[in-house]
Amino acid sequence: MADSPVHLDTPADAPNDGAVFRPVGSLMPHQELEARVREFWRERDIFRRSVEERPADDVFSFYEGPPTANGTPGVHHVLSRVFKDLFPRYQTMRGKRVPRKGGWDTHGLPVEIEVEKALGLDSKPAIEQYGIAEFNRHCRESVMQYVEQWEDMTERVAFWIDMSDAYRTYSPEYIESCWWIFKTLWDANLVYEARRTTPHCPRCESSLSSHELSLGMRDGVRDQAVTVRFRAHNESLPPSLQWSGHTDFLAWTTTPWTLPANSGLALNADESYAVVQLDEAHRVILARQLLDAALGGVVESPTVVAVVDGAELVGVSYDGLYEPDDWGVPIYEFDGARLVERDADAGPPPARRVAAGPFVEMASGTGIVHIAPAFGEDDYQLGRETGLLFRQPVDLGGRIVGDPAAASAPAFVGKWVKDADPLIIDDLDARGMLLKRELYEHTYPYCWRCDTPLLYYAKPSWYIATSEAKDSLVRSNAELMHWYPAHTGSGRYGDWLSNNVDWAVSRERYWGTPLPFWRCSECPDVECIGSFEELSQRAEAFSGSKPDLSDPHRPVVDQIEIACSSCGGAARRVPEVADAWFDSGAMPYAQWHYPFENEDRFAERFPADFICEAVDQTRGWFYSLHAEAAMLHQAEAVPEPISFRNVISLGHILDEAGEKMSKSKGNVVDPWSVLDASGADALRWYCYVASPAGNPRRFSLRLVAEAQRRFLHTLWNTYSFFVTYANIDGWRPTPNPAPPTVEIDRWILSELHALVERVTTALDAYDPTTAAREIDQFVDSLSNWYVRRSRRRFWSSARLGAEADLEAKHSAYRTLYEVLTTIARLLAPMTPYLAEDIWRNLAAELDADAAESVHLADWPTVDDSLIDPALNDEMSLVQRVASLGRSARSAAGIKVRQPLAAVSVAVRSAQDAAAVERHQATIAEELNVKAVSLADGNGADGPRYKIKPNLRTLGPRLGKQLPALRNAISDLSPELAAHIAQAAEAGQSIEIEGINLQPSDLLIEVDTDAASDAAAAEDERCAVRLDTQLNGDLIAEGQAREVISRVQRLRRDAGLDPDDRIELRLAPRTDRLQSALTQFEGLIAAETLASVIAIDGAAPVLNHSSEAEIDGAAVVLSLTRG
RNA sequence: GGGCCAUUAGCUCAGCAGGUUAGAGCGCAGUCCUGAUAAGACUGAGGUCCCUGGUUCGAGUCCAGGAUGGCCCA
Repeated sequence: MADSPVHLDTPADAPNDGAVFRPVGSLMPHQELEARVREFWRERDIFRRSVEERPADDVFSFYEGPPTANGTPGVHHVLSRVFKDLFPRYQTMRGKRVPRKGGWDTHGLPVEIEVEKALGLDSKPAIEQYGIAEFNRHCRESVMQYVEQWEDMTERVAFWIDMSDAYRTYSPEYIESCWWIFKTLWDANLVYEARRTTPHCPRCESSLSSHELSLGMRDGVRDQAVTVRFRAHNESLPPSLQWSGHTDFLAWTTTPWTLPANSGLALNADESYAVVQLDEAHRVILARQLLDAALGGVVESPTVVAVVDGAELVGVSYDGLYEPDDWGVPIYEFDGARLVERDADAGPPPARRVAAGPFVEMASGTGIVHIAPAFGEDDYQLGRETGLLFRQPVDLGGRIVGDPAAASAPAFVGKWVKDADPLIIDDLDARGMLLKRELYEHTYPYCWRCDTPLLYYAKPSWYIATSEAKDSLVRSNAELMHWYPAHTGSGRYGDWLSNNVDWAVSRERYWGTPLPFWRCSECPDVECIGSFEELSQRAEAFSGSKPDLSDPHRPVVDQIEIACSSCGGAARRVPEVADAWFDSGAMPYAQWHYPFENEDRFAERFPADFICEAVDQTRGWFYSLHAEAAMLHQAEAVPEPISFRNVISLGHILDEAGEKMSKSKGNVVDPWSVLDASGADALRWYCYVASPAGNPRRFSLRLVAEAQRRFLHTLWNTYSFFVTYANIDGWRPTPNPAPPTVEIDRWILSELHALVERVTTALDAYDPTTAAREIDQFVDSLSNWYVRRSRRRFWSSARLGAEADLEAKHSAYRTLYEVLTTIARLLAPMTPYLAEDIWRNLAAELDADAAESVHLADWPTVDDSLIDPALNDEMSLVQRVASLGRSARSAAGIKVRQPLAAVSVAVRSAQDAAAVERHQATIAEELNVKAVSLADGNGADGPRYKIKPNLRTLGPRLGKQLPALRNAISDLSPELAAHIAQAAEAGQSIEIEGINLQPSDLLIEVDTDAASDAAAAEDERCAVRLDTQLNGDLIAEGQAREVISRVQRLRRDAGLDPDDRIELRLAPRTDRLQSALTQFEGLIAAETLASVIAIDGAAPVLNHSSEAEIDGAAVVLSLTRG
């Protein structure tokens, strides 16, 4: 690789008494190593330099989605930080400057709830009584409560982010930028006030978020359900249904208290409705398929007098059950999304009518739904779309409004809605408008704080008109944003975007960005303020004194009055604060206090190149970022309609049982326990390698420990091996080494460069899992094939001294050095500690020209000339042959230590045959055989062939003829098969069953006897057969090897170093063993590093000894350091 | 109720464009190997590829419906 580190001169501070590399033990000391590396990063300011030493004009922009520090960090937080960290590190090594500004999310309801609990407050009135100023002061403290733990965790998992410069969403600067956004959108007419339906607690007098809603969902709630009658106007019915008696629509509801608000009935235009004769004067209408269910218990065997399509009933007018305007409830009309009070002088309101509601289902009820736009989202939408009247006879405290003393006021006026229910039911019953009452069991939301049943209630709210930018949102998502996984972008997010509705951004809460809208107390005018300066001037102009805006939160900001631009009246801020998601989406601007400051920074980093959060942010932060950019773009205030180009949406971390981790379930894994047990690198590695980023992943100490053992430990031992032997040999890297000629060295470098290419491609595609799995596989073959196959070269000086093949040995060192320093760089973004340790020890500490830290180094470049696909393929064949040979040995019950005379290998192509020939020596060594031959495939009567149709080519061509052909081919006689195989190999076309076949249409395999031969094994590419005949020499060598093995064990037990020389005495108890060992005396001496060897049945015993039995003959081994 | 995703060996996951005998790691059992390796090799047990239909010469893979789980939204 171009920037391979080299060592030229011995550095002045050469470590460890002349050892070239700092010694590395065989166990990875992750705790000590992390501490040491962290200290190095701190001391040498590596993070800052990794940013600043890259060109300022080539920025890769990363946005940090800020956490809230009002809880301790969990493993799921670690997960996202680990993924966030990877790509900035990678891009840095690719040469980009990647500034990483941290941030803290500080506003929002979860914070308020925590504080409410801590202060023992249980409602909004309680908070207001306690004091908003003091309440907000607690919120501000609460959100930074666990900052230290967050910072510790962040540093420990090596998430590099600049916390010293972190933005906080509660800061005045941040809030002012939010105001600028509101003002920009306001001026572009993209902000408006309207009503929407929210779950509302009448006791707390507050809306609940969906999150709170789910806290209080209660199953098995029993309510009174009633089926009531709405009297149709006879003349408005279709002519066929007009008659002399009454016709009533039946509607079913579990909330009788909403009936006074009725403004319409909805039915499904595509369904059939039945008209049922009750008695001579009364008919009712309901869905035909719900006849039995709805009338059961009241009308047995109903008489259906007509069936009509729902569509025919649309537009029929009817009488309401109550007229709340008679007792003082105002009537509103929809004006688009706004509600305008109906002029009382305009005459009586128009009659209620039946409308088509596609949401009306046939699952229960009567197929006709009572519509009260003041309650219920469907109701409200239908009202808006079809221009129904809006009646709101219930106040925010849940009481029926109106003057109980009014002449026409029913008995339930002034009552709490649940108390009104029985009064309404009795009243309707008395008036003959109640068909049926029953007890109904359903799931209903209660306030999680005070257990009050919630009301769905249409309330005024502020909106951003995101639906006006829908096309821009949809298009920019599809064209400008790259999602990983892709389906989240196109499916979960894309589908949802295409149904975009306006963003309700106001919250009736305390701890949040105050909405900068000032409403006149004397006229309907509302103005938006876009900066503190503007507010300050206007306030001063109005009151004569400058307001204190050092903390623009409630309640201070609520007190500031300005003059209404239209009428000059006193205007005060509306009471709401912004949805905390609005803050989060504002971070591209607000983190810089843009546009009041830092225009250059903003421009340079907008939009982000990369963001990453868990999938639950899809409609959270991902959307708020996108939506605000799109809206500002619509208002022509920013250059692009997106805030980020690439996004990884992470699956959740689940516990071992596949359940989401959550505090309430108590199954949260403490990140520190994992970090202590296995280390940050292991945790990180597991996150990347375990499953694709978008999938949920199961998590446990055990799984991380396995990743540590399997991958990190294997790599560590390779590293440790290299350092140990390089130090023994005093080997040091040399500059610009020539490419190796030794084949296995060429092979591992070829694999290495192919790896670099694949890993680069995967990371460019934001796919760390593929990258990690590639590296994992490479390290496995590095350790278990390259190093194992090469270790004799590394040992050679220890064993052979001056006779060593120095060139081959140095080639091995150079190659492994190259591999390890390259792997260190590939791993730097993933396992930054381990990568740093390897890099420091092998490169940086030796070479003044090498980057001081691996995180300052450049990403490896691919040298295509070193990639040799043919060689890679050959080596995988050799590995197969070795594997099959071992399998054959095991099947034959012959130990590997027993040499065999020969192995024969059958292959199916000339190239493979050549490969086997070229690698004979390797195969012989792997299998401990003396000779490797190629099987010519001939039995007594020539080679046998197995012929199979190539389905991939034949399938599309032959279709239904295929089965016949397959049968014909499998029935071929051996002679015919041989004939066809030979013809195919000669390139001739063949005809079978009248079908003309090209050679490529057939898969031809040479058949072997492998399956029936105990000493053979085969797979689809090759077959091996061992020659299991033993002769005296082979047996003797086997015995000698057995002894070598015992001696090595004895050396180890005696605590000798690998390169210690010994004096060895062998005392075999039989003459046959004595002569076998004598025959291989040289081999034994060489393998055990015995400078003196005596084989003598009567020799006295040395310091360390053991007894062994070889093929039934005893032998005493003894040795001493020599 | 809608949307997205998942469902393959006891566990964690692969399985590219539909193709002939569905794989890996861990775990388990056995055998072997070992002077880098708390490692490794080989073998074995363990699979109705969630179910039901359909398309196709051929479905783990494509389509439809359903089940279970996760997430998001109503």
